[in-house]
Amino acid sequence: MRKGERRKQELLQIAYRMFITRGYENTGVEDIIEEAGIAKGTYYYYFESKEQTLEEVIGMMIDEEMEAAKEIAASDISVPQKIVGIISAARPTQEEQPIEGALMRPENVLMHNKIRQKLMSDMVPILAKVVEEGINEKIFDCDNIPERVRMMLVVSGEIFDEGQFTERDVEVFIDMTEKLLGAKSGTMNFINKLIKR
Amino acid sequence: MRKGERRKQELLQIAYRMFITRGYENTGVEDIIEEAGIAKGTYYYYFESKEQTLEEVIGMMIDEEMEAAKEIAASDISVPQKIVGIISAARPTQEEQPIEGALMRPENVLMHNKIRQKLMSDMVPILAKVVEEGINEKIFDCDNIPERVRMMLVVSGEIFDEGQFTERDVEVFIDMTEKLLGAKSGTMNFINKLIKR
Amino acid sequence: MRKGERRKQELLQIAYRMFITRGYENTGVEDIIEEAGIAKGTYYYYFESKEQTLEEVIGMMIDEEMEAAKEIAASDISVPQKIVGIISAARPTQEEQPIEGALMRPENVLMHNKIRQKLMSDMVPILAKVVEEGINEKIFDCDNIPERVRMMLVVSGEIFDEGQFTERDVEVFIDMTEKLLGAKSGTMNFINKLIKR
Amino acid sequence: MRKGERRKQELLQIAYRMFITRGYENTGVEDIIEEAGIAKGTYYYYFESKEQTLEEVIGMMIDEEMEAAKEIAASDISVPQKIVGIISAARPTQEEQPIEGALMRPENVLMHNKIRQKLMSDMVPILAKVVEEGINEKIFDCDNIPERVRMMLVVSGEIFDEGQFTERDVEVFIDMTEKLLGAKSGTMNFINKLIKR
DNA sequence: GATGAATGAGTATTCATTCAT
DNA sequence: GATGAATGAATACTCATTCAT
Repeated sequence: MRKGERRKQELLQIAYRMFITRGYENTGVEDIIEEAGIAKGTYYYYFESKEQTLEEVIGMMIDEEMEAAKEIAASDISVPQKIVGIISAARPTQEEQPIEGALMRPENVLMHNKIRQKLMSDMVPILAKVVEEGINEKIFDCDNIPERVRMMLVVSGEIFDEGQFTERDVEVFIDMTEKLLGAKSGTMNFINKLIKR
Repeated sequence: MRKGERRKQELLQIAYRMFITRGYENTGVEDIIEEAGIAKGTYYYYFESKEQTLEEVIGMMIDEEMEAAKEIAASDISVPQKIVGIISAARPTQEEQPIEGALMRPENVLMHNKIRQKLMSDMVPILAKVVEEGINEKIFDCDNIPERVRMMLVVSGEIFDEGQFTERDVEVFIDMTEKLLGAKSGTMNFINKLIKR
Repeated sequence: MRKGERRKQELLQIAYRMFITRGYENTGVEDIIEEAGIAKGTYYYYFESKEQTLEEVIGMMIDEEMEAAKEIAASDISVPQKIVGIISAARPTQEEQPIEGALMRPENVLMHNKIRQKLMSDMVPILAKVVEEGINEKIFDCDNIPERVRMMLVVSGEIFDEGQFTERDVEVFIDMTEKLLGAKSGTMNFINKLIKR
Repeated sequence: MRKGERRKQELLQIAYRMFITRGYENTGVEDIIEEAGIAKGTYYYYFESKEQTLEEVIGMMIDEEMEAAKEIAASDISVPQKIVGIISAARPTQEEQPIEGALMRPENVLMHNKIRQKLMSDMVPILAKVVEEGINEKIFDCDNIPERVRMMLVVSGEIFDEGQFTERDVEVFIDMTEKLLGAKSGTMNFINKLIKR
């Protein structure tokens, strides 16, 4: 059982890497088992189906990001810094995105979408809480918090995932975020230093 | 010549409808020709490939929406009204979206993406011009216009395409739009009456 | 493993027979699997492609003929008899050529060519050795052995494969062979009795 | 009619060039009409079928070579020179073989075969006559002339068409030819100077 | 836990040929 | 003489999944 679990984790890692590198649709079960050095039957011993594998891969991915997000939310850095940190955590890290813009490639559109949807719904409550914290601290001033948070995430995903954004994009994003949350101008300005590529 | 052109339009319409209804990937060339009552050879007489067909279908779709957008931009309604009108034009109309949320279904994710990308790049310049008009009229006040416009489109696409949005979403969207463009609060308030479902 | 190997041999035999009987181009994968009573997937489990199958079929065929040729070369019959025997071995046997002149039919031209080329290059060295043996025994007297051997094979292939040759053809072939190798007239005369149809 | 004839010749030339350059099987009717700038219907107005076109193309080709062969046979150079000249005429000239070894490529195997067969049967009688002339002049001494001539042609075709032959091949070919025809050693030696590449 | 032989539904594309105008 | 829209038979290959051992 222990052993089996470890094996499964291994397979998940491999599938994960391959899905991101070559795209879900372009990765055959054959490819995965070859890379893993196991037989076909073994693969189906661990996974119900290829789609199920994708689901688990995404779950694994998001879990990690959620973990990070929660840690940030619980830490004692300033509220604006928490927000930026969490949003950054929601972006596929370099390790996860071995090829620049991989998630944007048409063959990855399906996976990207699933990730986005799950990320979106999981992230909103955490961020909302932080925003509320900010309101209590009089740093922010707004209503309809979950809706506002969602929009922030939508924009950040669309703009930053692509990997093709300019300094102006960041500038506008900062401005938008501040206004969306009812913060004083300049509150989030430090993002500039973080997100810059 | 005439005849051929008309035939092609017909086929395009059929393909269009089927792609949206059942999804691009789920629609076989077989299905299309059966619906159209033509032979396989005829299909390939008009289209290079299935993918090429998709490209043309999307082109057709966007062209219509661009047409509408340009008309609105040129009309003499108020600037805020133009903006709302154009953004609305960019959303698939009911006729185009026979099944609620069709574009959101996983099998349509590819098509949806292509549409979005093309729409995004085509729409930004038109909207940007209208915003400039608004700035000249002192209704708006902002810089980095294309970036701002793009963010508006991103949000509107993500929120409204889904078909699953609340009154609060609209409210926040209005607020965001006004602030993004540097308009006085209430300027865009009339959206409420338009977009409501 | 055993099982798989045997199955593959079986399939190879079937493909072989069909390619020769109906021609490579006229034999569909469909035909083969129907005859073999297997599913399409099974076919592609064993073979990379139809072309690859042809390659293996030819390999198999040649291997058998090479085997025979080597045995003949190693036996202790006279050198001229060895030469005739090897050349005969290089001709598709009756079992291999179920329909008279099948290899000559236009639909078989591709296969025939591949066979010829491989046969040619594999056979030359063996025959050359035998000729050298003959030279040592003072039965033959010539230089440029590989070139001479090749010409013999070319002629024998072209003339005899067709299945349409006369006694005169054989006569001239004998004469040519003797002179090509620098043998005394009459040395190879016994061919007459062997090759006659 | 005149005009039609000329048009057909034009088409034949084009088809000819394309068949040789790209292979018969790789040349679509589409390709031919595009190159010729005519409509599909027009093509089928002039040719019964694609295969018929090939037949005519080959006929045209051979006719030219036969013409040359006959001229050589009727000229008053020496008999050995006639033989060499005719054999050379039977080889596709440079103009006809724009790409080295084109006829040897697998996609040309069909055409190559048809050419060979027709050439073979048409060439034998002419060459046979010249050999008889040589016998009368006591230069040659042999029987079974057509069979011997055929073998010469077979070898020359196989060896020289390929374009990959060595000096030794030529040497052996000369030797073989002389012996096959019962000529004195050295009679055909001048070939060396002609065929050399 | 692990294997690997066997499956079979699913699919886009090619191309020579015809015929009404 | 010439057109070009329409045909439709023909075909190789993929790949996730199963199951007896």
